[in-house]
Amino acid sequence: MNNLELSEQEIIRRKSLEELRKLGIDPYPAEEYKTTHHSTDIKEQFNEEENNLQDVVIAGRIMSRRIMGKASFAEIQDSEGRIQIYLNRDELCPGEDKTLYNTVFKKLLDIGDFIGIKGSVFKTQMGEITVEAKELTVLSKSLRPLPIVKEKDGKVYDAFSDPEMRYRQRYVDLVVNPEVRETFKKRTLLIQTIRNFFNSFGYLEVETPVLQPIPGGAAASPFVTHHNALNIPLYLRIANELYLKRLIVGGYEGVYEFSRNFRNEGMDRTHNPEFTALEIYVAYKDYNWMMDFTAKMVEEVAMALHGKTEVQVGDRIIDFKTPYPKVTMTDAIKEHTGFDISGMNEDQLREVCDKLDIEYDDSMGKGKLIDAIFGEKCEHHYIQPTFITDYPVEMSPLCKKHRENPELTERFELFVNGHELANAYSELNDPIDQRERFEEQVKLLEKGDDEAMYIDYDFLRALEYGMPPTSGMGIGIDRLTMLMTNSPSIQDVLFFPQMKPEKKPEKDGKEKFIELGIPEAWIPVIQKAGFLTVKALKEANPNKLHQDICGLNKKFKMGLKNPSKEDVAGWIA
RNA sequence: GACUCAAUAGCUCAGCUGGUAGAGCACAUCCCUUUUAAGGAUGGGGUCCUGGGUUCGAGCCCCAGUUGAGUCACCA
Repeated sequence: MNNLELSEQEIIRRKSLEELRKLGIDPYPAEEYKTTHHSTDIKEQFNEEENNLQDVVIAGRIMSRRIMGKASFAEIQDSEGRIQIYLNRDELCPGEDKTLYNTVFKKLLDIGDFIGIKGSVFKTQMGEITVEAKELTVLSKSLRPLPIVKEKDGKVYDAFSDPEMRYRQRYVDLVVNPEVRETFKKRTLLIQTIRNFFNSFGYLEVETPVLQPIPGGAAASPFVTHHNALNIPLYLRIANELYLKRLIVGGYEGVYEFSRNFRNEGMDRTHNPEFTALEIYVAYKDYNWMMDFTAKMVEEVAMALHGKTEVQVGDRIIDFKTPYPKVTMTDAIKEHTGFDISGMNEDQLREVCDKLDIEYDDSMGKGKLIDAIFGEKCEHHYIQPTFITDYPVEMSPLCKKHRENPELTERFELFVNGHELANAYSELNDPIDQRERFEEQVKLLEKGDDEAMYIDYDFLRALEYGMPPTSGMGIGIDRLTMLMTNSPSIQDVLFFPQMKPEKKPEKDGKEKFIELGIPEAWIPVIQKAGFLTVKALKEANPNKLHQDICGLNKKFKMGLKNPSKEDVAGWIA
């Protein structure tokens, strides 16, 4: 057995595994293990006077052990939480044979192993509700030691906190950090709340293509792939907007989708290459209706997760109680910069940018310039939920023109904590206007704006058949979850955030070493000494190599016959 | 992409001007009675991220790289 790559603790656990098998105990049994209670049920239901719960079965992972001669305490963690168990040698092993306690529990089980306990509930002198074990079943042996996190009066000791390890080995993070499990439960509850809210209106949850021939509906850089049978490029969707609108054309009154979108752009605390957006489209509505609907939805989510509308986010309290104030983009800019941009042309806007010390470049049209002013000077002021409305037409190629001012669109964004959270329109359903707007986008493309949209002719064809007046809204589920769970980073609300691949050191197979005349038994020793490839080995100092591997042989009690210096020199000559 | 910071035992972290690598938890052996971030005794465990350089001597200083975190830029 090659144990050189394992830590001491891993070797000990593998030995324990073998010992269990020798005792006739299967460390990975196949049978169903029927439990009667979760840890939390027992803690809630046990009543000392009634002396109830005298026959319970629980299962979970051993998270701590305190062994004192013929009595021990341990904590078992199941999906709901932890509960203490008490093991008394003579209760667990009433007969002559004390192996189950003395050997199996005390020596062969470890923190991290899954066990099942059948027993009765009581309260210790310390007042802790505890299950006294009458039977113990090994359910699964753990071969790697878990990080040990201890907690006393809410204070956490030796937290498992390294972000890289937490994200790469999320399973470990989930085992030892209960608040992480809680965050993801909240994420699911959030999605369920929104789904129930929409369903209560009779809107239909749908699925639309992830692989799209034209990546439309947003301004972003897509991932490209290739379909072999069709021999065409396909794009992973950056949005699902244009497909959902086709469904409104088809006659549904309301459709929504939780859409996993993919954008081939930078990654940081608020951006992951794949993320979840929610989009909903409702016929015969406008953006005023959608504002109230959105606010109601967000309020409902806050209530479902927290039981109240106030939510702690960082060092602020954000109150999601409706209604939310509505501010037009022009008024917002006027308020925070003193400039009234209404009716300004591109040159005048550039002047404003100069005066406000905002950078811009020549590819930026009116829309982007206004966006830059807003982003720089206004956005961060909107901490409490606020709707910003009536965006310039250049910024919103899929949005209906404002009913009172053709320079503007009927669009709003919901800002919370200084960031955009949701985006919504009275959807553009005039096919001729839509065609012109797409053509404007193409001009922007030619001007060098690499985010401008491509023309989706099938979508235009759909609009030409007629789409009822419709309002649509999109919201970032990850970012909403970040707000609602007070998580500062998107990685904290994604189970498996995208990471750079772990790189493994290059390592030659054993054939290559055998070719040099090295006995097979010595190969792991050589690799343990740091020579993973034949190439590296060839550059080694033969004297040092000889000393190193003989030393390892002794240290790990390998019992191999040491080669001579000449042998070693011969291998690498 | 730029800058700043970090990487030491399974985990959390110390480590003095540059002089033989440390603690707590975990692990092993032993003692022990309903204990609680259990206690006591003893012990094992390290490629100090990698590669160069300076030096009699590098965990520490210098250079380059890897990975991560943060700030900014870009991006919703």
